[in-house]
Amino acid sequence: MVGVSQKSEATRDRLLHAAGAEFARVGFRSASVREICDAAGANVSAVKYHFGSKEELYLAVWAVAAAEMVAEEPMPRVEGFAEPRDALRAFVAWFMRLVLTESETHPWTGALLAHETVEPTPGALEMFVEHCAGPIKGEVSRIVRAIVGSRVRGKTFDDLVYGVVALCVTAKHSREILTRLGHAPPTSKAGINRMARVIAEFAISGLDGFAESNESEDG
Amino acid sequence: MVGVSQKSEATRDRLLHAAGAEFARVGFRSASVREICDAAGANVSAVKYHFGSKEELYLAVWAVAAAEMVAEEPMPRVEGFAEPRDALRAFVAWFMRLVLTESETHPWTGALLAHETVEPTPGALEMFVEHCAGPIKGEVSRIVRAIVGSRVRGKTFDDLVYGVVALCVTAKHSREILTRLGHAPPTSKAGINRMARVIAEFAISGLDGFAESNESEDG
DNA sequence: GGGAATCTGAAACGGGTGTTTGAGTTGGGC
DNA sequence: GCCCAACTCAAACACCCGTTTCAGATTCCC
Repeated sequence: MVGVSQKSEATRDRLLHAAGAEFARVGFRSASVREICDAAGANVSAVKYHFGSKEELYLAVWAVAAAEMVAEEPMPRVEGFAEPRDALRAFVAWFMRLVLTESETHPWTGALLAHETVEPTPGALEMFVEHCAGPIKGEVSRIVRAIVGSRVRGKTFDDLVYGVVALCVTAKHSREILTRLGHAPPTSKAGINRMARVIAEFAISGLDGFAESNESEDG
Repeated sequence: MVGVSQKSEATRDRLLHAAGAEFARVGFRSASVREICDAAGANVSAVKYHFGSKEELYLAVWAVAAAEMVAEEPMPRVEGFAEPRDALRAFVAWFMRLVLTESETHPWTGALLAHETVEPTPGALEMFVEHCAGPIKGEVSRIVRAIVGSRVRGKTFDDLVYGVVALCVTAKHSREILTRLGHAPPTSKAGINRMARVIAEFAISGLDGFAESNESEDG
C-alpha cells in the first residue's frame, strides 16, 4: 500500500519520541538502540524498518527538534526592535529558554543542542550548523554589531559574539557541575527569564565597554 | 621486592600518559582500554595489574592532571592585586590558558576538565569538584565580590560568577562547533592571551554595570 | 474471503567492550 | 645457582553493541 497504516505510524512515533528522550539524555554515541526500543515498546528491528539505522533515526529526531525549535517561538531579530539593546535582551531570553527549558512540548531540543555542540556527530553536523548554530551566530553578530558599532573589528568582534553565546549556553553544558557547586541552572520559565535578565544586562554592559573604545587589535 | 623495578615504572608511566591523551581526546566512556594499551605498547592486562581497572586508571590520570594544574602555574588570587580588576584580568588569562593550552608539558588538563564538566564520571566527580571546580568558583566569587561590592546578592551574584566562568570555558567545550563556524579558539599562548584580554575587559565592563546598581532581586 | 503489501517478533551475526586467567619471563637478593 | 617476587603476555570470558534475517502476524484493497 502507498498509504501507511495506523499501527506503523504509532510505532514510528513512539520510537521517535523515545529516541529523542534518550539521545537528549546521554547523546548519540552513548544511547543504546535496545534501550530506546524497550522504552518505545518496540522491537529492535523496527529501527531498521522505519528509519534504516541508528544514525538515520538520530537525523529524524534532529529534524523534528529543528522544526519544533523554529515553530515554537521565532528567533528575535534585530530589525524588530528600535533599540538594539532590547533586541539583545529578547534574544538572550529566547536563547536561554530554548536551551534550558525542559517542558512537555519540546523536552529535548536544548539537550540535543548541548550534546551536539560538545561532541558533534558527523552525520548530523551539517544539519546542526545550517539550521541552528549558523543562524544563531548570524543574528548575534548583527545585534552585537548594532551595539558596538563599526570600530570593533576582526577577532575582537568575533570574541564578543562568542562571549554572548557562551553566556547563554554554558548553563546547559555544565548543568551537572553547576548543580554540584550549589548553583543549579533554572528549568522553569520564570527562573530562566530571571537569569536571562541578569545575563543580558551583564552582556550589554560588557559590549558597551567596547562600544566606547576603539582598541580593535586585529590579528 | 619492596622497591619497584625500572621496567614496571616505565610501563606504568607509558600507560598513564597514553591514557591521559586518550581520555582527554574522547572522554572516559568513549576511550578504549585496548587502544590505550596499544598506544602505550603494553598488554591489556597491565591496566589491571598496575591500576586495577579502567576507572582507577582514569582516577590516576586525574590525580596527575590535578597535580600538574596547581604545579604549573598557581591560580591568581585577589589578595595578590591592589586592584580587583587586575585580579580578574590575571585570572581570566590563567583560566583560559589552563583550559585552552595544548602543549607538551600538560597536554590534557584542559580537555579532561572539559569532558568531566559536560559529562561527569561518577567516580572522578568528587575529585574534580574538590580540586578544580570548587577552588575556581571560590576565587571567581571573591574577585567578583571585590568588583561589584556587597549590594549585589543572591542569585544575581551567582549569575555573575557563572558568567565569568562561562566566558572562559565555553571556547573549550564548544571548540568543534566554533571551528566549523569560522571562529576556532586559539591554542597558542599568544593567541589565548589576546582573546583573554578581550574576554576580561568584556567581563569587567559587564560587572561594572552591576557595581553601580543595587537591583539585586533575590528569589 | 483471497492475496499481496505492510509491519512485527525472536533469534542470531559479527564485532567491540572491560575484565580475568594462568602460564611464562624477567631480575634482584641470598 | 637458586628462589621468589615482580612483571608481561596471549588467550579467553561474559557482556553489550548495531545490524540482519526471515518466518509469522497483521492490515488493507479488491
